[in-house]
Amino acid sequence: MVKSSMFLSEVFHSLSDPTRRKILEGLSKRPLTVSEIKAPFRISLVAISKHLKVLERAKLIRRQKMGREHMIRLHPQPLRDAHRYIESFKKDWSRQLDALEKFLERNT
Amino acid sequence: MVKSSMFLSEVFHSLSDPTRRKILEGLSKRPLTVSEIKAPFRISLVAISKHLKVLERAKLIRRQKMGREHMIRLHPQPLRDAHRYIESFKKDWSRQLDALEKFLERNT
DNA sequence: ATACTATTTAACCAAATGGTTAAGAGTTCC
DNA sequence: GGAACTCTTAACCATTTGGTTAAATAGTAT
Repeated sequence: MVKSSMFLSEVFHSLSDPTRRKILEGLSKRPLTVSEIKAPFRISLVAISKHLKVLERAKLIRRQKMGREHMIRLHPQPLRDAHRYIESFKKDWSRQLDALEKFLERNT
Repeated sequence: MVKSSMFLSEVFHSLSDPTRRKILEGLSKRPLTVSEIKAPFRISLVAISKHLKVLERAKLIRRQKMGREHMIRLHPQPLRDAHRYIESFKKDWSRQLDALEKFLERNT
């Protein structure tokens, strides 16, 4: 597994959990402290802390310690990369969908 | 977890594995049989079969049994959905990157 | 110093993941 | 019918995951 490949794996793995997606959605509005991030969830703060570590490993967030609080902000670059990766399939979309339709027509 | 949310989870989970990504990349060129999909990999056919099941659950591929062979084809719709989901962060990209830059300027 | 607040680390647990080998289940060929 | 071929299912294994509670670390306030 090449390095860039591992990086994409971490980004997509981050996005594969609904809690982490909601965290990112919250952060897309504005930076938040860990406790603010936790607020809407019913899982423990420790669980949130672990999710943040996953997001941090994927470089989807940045952390800035402000006194005893950690300010967490979205770092959107990896999202762009994931977006571009999926986009690389785009040229196949219409073609493949057409082929699938024709195929289904023929075989039903 | 809402239904649509679970669906996105399955798509992103599918994409989080480099073997599965390579499988999809292969299928983006043309439909392939299971053995053709296996060819470039050194893992067992069983392992490939399991990956295909994951991709099928996420509706990223379609399977058509042709005699003893299974013809696998890319079904790009979920990729579009994932693409759109990530795109929903797009409006934040430039804004957030700017904010991050300014923030880093101020605090270094 | 003490107590309170914010967050992480440690230790644990059940379930899921990605792989293996061995054993089916259909399909084709002789 | 039986051998060969394509693919899946079953059973197993080590590691990772997403959660928990209890303890530790770090900063603030009194």
